[in-house]
Amino acid sequence: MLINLDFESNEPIYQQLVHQIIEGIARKEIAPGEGLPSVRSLASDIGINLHTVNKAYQQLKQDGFILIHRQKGVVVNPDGVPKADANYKKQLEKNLRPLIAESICRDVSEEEFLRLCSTIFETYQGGSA
Amino acid sequence: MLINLDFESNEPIYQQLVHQIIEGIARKEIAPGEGLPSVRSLASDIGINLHTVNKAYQQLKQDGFILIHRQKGVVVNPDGVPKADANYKKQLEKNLRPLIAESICRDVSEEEFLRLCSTIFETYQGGSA
DNA sequence: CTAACTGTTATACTATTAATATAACAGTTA
DNA sequence: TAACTGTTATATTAATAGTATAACAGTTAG
Repeated sequence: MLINLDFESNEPIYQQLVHQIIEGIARKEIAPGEGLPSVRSLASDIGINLHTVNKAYQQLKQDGFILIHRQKGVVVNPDGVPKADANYKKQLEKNLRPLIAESICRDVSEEEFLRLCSTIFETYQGGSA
Repeated sequence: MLINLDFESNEPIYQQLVHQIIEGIARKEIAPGEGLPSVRSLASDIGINLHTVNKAYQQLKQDGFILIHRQKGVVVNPDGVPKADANYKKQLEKNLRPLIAESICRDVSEEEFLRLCSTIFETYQGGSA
């Protein structure tokens, strides 16, 4: 699994890291129980600070994506990621709403919007690329 | 059209303002050509600084939602909001991708995700509330 | 003409966040 | 013992968010 950071983006680096790791899990490039690089090695690999990686890992841990054993290392949650609860769905709607509102203003039909979502879904369900 | 700000949110106030005005346009509570409050009156109405409102207006202007005539005031774009172009759709996909990736990890099916989107769409197509 | 209103610009300050740089601690493990 | 884990602490820099004043230039109503 390769990490691709955009240092010009206004999206914080640690958040890009979080997203890419989640995408790696969604794409099943990294399976439950599998290990992730240590904060130091990953940081030096992609040329950023140890704390930036740690911040990403802490958030992923907080959200149940990974487990961090004190001296064993970082591991994708062997029990799988916690399933969506009411709170997550509420947050998801909160995130989707402004995207949909602007799309409506810009004359994107519901059909086109849903088609785009489906296209993105296929990106994950389909392959191991 | 009433504005509802959450000062506890980590979403910046000016961005909440942008979103709410876009939602107002999507919901057709404010129509093309209609006027918006001056930066000063809106700021004092909701108890924030003039510059915070101005920042929101500038972004809405930048994105083609509103026009700002030097001494006439602020108006919802009479020609309507510019339709989605390739760039917008690219950005939209970029915004949707992490939401979909996490949903997949959390075992939200494509059907359920699309259903949620449809539900949100209905919120706008339906009524004037 | 004056007064009150528009958006705009400039300056200054505070608080928070992102990211980096070191350094050290405590517990494995080879 | 040496090299590795995550963790914690401290400090610094840069950028962003928000507020507080103040002023400028043009418009409009009295």
